[in-house]
Amino acid sequence: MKNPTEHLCADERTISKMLNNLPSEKDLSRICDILGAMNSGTRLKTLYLLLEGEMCVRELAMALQVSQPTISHSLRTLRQLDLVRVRKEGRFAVYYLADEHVSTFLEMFRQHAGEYK
Amino acid sequence: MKNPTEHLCADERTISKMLNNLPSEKDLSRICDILGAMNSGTRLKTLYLLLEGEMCVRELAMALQVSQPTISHSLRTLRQLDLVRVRKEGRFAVYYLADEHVSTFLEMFRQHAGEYK
DNA sequence: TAGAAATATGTACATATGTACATTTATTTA
DNA sequence: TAAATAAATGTACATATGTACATATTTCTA
Repeated sequence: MKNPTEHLCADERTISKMLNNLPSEKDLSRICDILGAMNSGTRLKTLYLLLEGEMCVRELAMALQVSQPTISHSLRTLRQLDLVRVRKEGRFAVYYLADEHVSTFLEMFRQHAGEYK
Repeated sequence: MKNPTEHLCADERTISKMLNNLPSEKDLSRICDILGAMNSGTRLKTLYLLLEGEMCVRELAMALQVSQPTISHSLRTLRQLDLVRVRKEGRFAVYYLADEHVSTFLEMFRQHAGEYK
C-alpha cells in the first residue's frame, strides 16, 4: 500500500542541479585544509590563546606544556593556512590571529560547544 | 642596546590567567570532534548537499559517486556528533542538517573561502 | 512468506598525521 | 667574535583515519 509520505528519490537532473550549488573544488579544498589545521588539541588551544592576545613561541610552549619544536610545527601549519601571522620583534617571533574571520570561527565554535548539553 | 618595542615574555601568573580563559576540556574536545567530522571531502560535500535540502542515502551515494557503505559510514560519523539527523520514511532514511548552528558554520566557511584570494 | 530494495555494520588496509628527537639557522649581547 | 638565546627545520615513528570489501539487518512488495 502506497504511503503518502513516502520519500521520492530525486532524478539525476535535480541532483546535478544540487551539485552545481556546492562550493567550488578550490573552496572545498581550502575549507578542508582549515578544518584539518584546527583539528588538533595543541593547535586549537594555540588559537584560543592567541584569541586573548599575541604571544611569542616560548610563551606558547610554556603555556601548552609542549616542546618548542612541537609548537613551532603547529605554528607553521597555522601560518601556512593564514590562520595566524608572525611579527618579528628583536629575537622574538610574536604570533597573532590573522583576521576577524578566525576570531569569529573560534567564538562560534566555543558558543556552540557551550550550548551543547 | 635595548629596543623599546622589545617583546616582553609574560610571567607564569599572566599565562595561567590566560589558560583559565580557554574553553573547558570538554568543550575543546567537542570542538575538535566536530572539526574532525567535517574534515573530509566526502563528509563536507555531504553537509553542503544537505544544506540545500534533505536527501536519502541512495541519493547521496549517487551524487557523491561513492559506494553506499562509504556514504553510510560518513553519515554515521556526522550523526554521532549530531551534525545531521535521520528520519525514517518507509524504507528510506532521510538525512537532514541537525540545526541552524551547522548551517551557519557551513555558510561562514563558504563565505570565508570565497573571500580568500 | 519469499525475494528484493534500502541501509547499516564488521573488518581490514593503505595512507595521513601529530608529536618527539636532534640539528640548524638567526639574532643578540658580553 | 664567541657564547647564548629564540625559533625553525629535518627525520622518524606510532597512531589515527578514510575508504573499500563483504555481510547483516530492516522494510516493503509481489
